[in-house]
Amino acid sequence: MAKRTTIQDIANKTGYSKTAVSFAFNSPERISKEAVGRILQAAKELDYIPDPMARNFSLGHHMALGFLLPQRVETTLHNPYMQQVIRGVAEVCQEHGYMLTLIPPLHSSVEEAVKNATVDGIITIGLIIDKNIRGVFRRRHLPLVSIDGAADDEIYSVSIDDTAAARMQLEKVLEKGHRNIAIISLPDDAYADRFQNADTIVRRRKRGYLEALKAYSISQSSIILEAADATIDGGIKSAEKILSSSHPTCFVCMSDAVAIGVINVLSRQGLEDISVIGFDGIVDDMASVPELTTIYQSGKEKGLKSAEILFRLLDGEVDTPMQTLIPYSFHEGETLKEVSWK
Amino acid sequence: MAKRTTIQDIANKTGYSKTAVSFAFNSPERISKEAVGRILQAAKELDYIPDPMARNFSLGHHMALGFLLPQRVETTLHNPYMQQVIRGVAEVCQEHGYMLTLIPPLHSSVEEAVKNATVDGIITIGLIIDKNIRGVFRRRHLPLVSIDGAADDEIYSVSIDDTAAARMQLEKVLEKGHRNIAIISLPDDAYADRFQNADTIVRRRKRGYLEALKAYSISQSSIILEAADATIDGGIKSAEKILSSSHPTCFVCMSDAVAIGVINVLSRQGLEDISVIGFDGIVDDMASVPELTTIYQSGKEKGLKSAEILFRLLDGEVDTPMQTLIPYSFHEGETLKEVSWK
DNA sequence: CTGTTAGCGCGTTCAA
DNA sequence: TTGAACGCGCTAACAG
Repeated sequence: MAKRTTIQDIANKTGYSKTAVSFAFNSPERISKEAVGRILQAAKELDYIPDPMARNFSLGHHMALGFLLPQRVETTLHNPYMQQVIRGVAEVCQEHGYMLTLIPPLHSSVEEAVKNATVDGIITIGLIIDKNIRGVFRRRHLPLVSIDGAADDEIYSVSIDDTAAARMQLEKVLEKGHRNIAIISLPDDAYADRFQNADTIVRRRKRGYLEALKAYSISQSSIILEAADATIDGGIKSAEKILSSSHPTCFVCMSDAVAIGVINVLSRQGLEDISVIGFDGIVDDMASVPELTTIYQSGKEKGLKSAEILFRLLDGEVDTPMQTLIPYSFHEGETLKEVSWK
Repeated sequence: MAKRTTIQDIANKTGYSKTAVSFAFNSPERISKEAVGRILQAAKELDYIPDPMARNFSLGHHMALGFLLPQRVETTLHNPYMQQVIRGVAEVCQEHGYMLTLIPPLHSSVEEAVKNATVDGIITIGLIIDKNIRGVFRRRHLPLVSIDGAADDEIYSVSIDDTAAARMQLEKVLEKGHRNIAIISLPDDAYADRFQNADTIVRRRKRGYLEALKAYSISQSSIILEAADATIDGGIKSAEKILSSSHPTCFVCMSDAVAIGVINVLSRQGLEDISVIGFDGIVDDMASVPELTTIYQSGKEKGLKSAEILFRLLDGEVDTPMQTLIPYSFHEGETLKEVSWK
């Protein structure tokens, strides 16, 4: 493995200085046409390409945004909704000539991952940002935008009004007459119990559910509550567990991936008359699942907005609002039916 | 924006040398417990975290693999099959404590993107690697693994036997009696015509189709041939175009994303009796589309294998075979029917 | 065993 | 057009 050619080699070969070589590549107008020609020629002959890491190091930037995965790859990247978000972020990066670096937990630690991430700023999703992690961002002067995170005045966030959206979701179900309901929630962050006061997305949505129940004067105790990873598999396991001990007329899911898993189980068990409503609206990806009734929110939009905010922060713009709300809507499909009184 | 705390600040504050500070973080056993304690304490007080870029620069690595997008984000990341591949790569990166950097074309140039990518190695997919790009990889000493690329003795590649798989695909169709067939191919790389001799995936598959036709003594001229981006939208547009001027009994698609688009159009136009067969097997993601008949290949497996090869190359292992073949199989669904003679 | 000095990696840029 | 300093952390070589 021969040593890489460096700027010094080109300087030596041409007789010009390192500075001149640097100019030839970055500001050709600063030196004579002849010098530029000679230098570029020598660079070609010696197979020289300025090393991007040395360059970035010198310039003090990375030309990359980071997308911090709150959980392991197997879990996080298995959610089609997440993929929409990533697409949105990636498009904005592309526009800015940036790369997008996916950052998995390092040695199972999100905090370690942030410490070592070679990026100019980070976007994360559904992560509870505790004191420790927050400290790392501060110490590294690393700007952060949090999607679907816990409400927090000190962190830039992008989300929908989850409480209102969840209330709408459950009310649509109640309107159809369902009273025997199973709710499949998202897994509260592993550390959530250490942060009783963190206003997570799960808690916000649960508040919405409670509001809906209250509006219909229904007791909370009549609801079955489970949690599952936001994957098809998570939905399958959860549905099987619930069905083994009870018989709801409707499954209310906090993610479409879970809803699809539930539908699979219902279809296998011949229980197609049971209703299902999802959350996310991954119809964009799965044009063949138009029939899933769900609460739609645009993952891509969240990604776009987050990346735009991050680039604004990197540009030093300070007049950026801390909270950004995205619209959501009810998407009528075929999986939420009038309750059937047998 | 206050200046970042550096290793020198900690050295000054504690009275130890920079070396000692470095040791405290990287080889605590190298110095006394007391020194480590003092230094780490001072680091905490001064909010010091070693800068990862400076560290990587010094160590000569990036701790990141690159995934080079052959086209714009909007196109590439819209393909669920691509997402499977990325998941596979990401999992291996995670195992190695690496990040995964998505690299979009820079100023519309894939070559520019490679020049500036701050990664230790690159995986790409479906890219024709011309002389210029190849030169950049060589000059940068950047290892490369190509998925679904043009066959090439000098490049590490991972793929299936596309010719045989395509032949199988079309033969399944012919077996069912179809003779009026529309094939929707992938877009040959924009530069493909400049590389008449490049053995691209499209060309390999077309050879397979020809073999199938020959085996059934069918004239090539009776086939309708279109090309479309590997997205749902690409399938929709292509199907609409084809149906406006002809009436095939079966659509043979080179990607499931396209097949789903076709199915959408057929369903909208009340033409559900027309058959469709896809390619890829994105069933993993779309558990609700089990009915699509397709040629299955594991995108995730390609991602895993590619990343493993890349890490092996980074470890300096030279006994790695240039070509890696992955299995494929026929997946029977419900969208390929016996031809109906009205 | 503990700790330090000095120089490296590679491009960028200020002051001349 | 250039010499020299700089960014920041790592580490070979060396001294006590």
